Amino acid sequence: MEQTATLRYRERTPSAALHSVRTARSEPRISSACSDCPLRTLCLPTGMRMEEVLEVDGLVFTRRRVRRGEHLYRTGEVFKSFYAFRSGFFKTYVDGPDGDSQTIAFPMAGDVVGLDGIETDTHRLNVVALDDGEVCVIPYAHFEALALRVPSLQRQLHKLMSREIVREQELMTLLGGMRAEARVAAFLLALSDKFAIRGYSASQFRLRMTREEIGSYLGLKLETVSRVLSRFQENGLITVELRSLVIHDAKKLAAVTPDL
Amino acid sequence: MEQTATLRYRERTPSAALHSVRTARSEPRISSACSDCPLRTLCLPTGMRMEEVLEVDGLVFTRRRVRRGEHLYRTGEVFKSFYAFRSGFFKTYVDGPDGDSQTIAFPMAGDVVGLDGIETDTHRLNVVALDDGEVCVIPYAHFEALALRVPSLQRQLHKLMSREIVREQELMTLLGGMRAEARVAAFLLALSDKFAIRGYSASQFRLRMTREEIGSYLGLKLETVSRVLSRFQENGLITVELRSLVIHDAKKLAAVTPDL
DNA sequence: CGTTGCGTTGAATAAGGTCAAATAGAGTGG
DNA sequence: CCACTCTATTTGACCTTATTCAACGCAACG
Repeated sequence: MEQTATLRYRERTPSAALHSVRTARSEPRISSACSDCPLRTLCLPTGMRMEEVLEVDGLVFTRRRVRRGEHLYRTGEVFKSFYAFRSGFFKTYVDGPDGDSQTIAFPMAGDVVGLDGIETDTHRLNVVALDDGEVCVIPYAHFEALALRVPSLQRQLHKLMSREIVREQELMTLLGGMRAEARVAAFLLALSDKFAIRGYSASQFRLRMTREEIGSYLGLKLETVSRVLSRFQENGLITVELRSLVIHDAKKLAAVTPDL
Repeated sequence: MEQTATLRYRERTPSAALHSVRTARSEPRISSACSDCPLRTLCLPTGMRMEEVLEVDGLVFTRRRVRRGEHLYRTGEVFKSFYAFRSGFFKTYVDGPDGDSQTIAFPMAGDVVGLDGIETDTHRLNVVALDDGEVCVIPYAHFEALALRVPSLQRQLHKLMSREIVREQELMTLLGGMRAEARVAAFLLALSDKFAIRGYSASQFRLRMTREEIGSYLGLKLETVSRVLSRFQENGLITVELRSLVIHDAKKLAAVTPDL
């Protein structure tokens, strides 16, 4: 039944078929349209009017599954497409020289990655799945051409990149100005928000990443992250048990954060 | 004499005149074309073929002077235009809640700011001149419309935003993973590169910002910056005397930096 | 010629990092 | 299903680094 849908969409996007997706084994490749997507309001078409989305027949993309531990792409690979996540949980990172790596973001459903590759035609980051998921593969050349015909689509892409710039600016202020407790608190609250926006509980969720990955993201060592979490727990702000987290007092958590 | 040029360009850009620039007092407003600009290869039209640049009559913008200490725009102002610097030296920053402010970047000639305003139609940052300068005022709506007609221009804007995303990612890895000496070393080398690209000496230049601003940018306190600079000087890597800086051994400086 | 802002330097302190050990799960192969 | 291994996590003791507090010098400016 999924296949019938696939075929239907396929017919409408001959150009998408031109872009071969690099997959380990030949999986059944699926296509889907933004107008049908439950993430419509969150993802690429945010803020576009439904007519606009529908109007654009070209907004149909191939999908690709990414399993836990699998990479979507790696640093240095040629940039051909960017990606919108449909499901799953991911990590983007750069690897440092001494084998250490630095986490840049934890994207999830509705988020878009890869646009940093435009400048040099090369992917800057690595993207790995922390949890099985699926992405829409969006061929940049295709999208770019389409954007010339559909102003709202061009605008949309700009907003997307603008959003990414802002997001990184915010993270920079966090890394530059705040200290350990504030960083971790801000991190938990940001995660909580992301889940809430996607319809999940804001107060109770599973961390999909290790303490080390959190630390790498926040510019802290894993031990520090662990200690801060323990301290928050002692103070009744949260309950952590390995990966499962409950936020008891978001207000007090926010108070730990100077700004933001 | 500048005025004649102004008039000539004016004729070619009736649309530019529609965009009123918010200035304290009515200065003589000047216009100029990318095709004539010495920063052609560095700024917005990077990588565009000369024919493309010339072809686009619309690539003519009003200019605005910004004097030392004056703001180009402030957080919260409505986003109408973005800006390309022609000369001068600037600082972008956000102000924190307790009166403290965090530096985000030190843009100079050829750099572009303001694109982070697209997402929310509001400027996120403050931009202040550390040294007298001049900017091209680029009305976003105008540019966007033009980009629909000129594919290379659309591509150019994408590259610009992509570059900004990458720049911030790099700064994040610096803030997240490196320690004081490495941060300062990386900062000096990056500045050196920027000057070199613009045709100035890579080994000898004036810092236009205070120690505090450097610290704010690097996530350090001003005293730490001062100490690190002194230490570099003791070791013969540099000579600093207030704002004037000489790099004696860029290689050893680079060695202080783990990655990058 | 005092005032003000910037820069340097020192001493004390606090924050986070490093090293190390113990424990708990998750995954693997028998 | 169990034993074994590997990785993740927590916690403690100690150490390094950067911040804080404070004093002072210097230059620019009214």
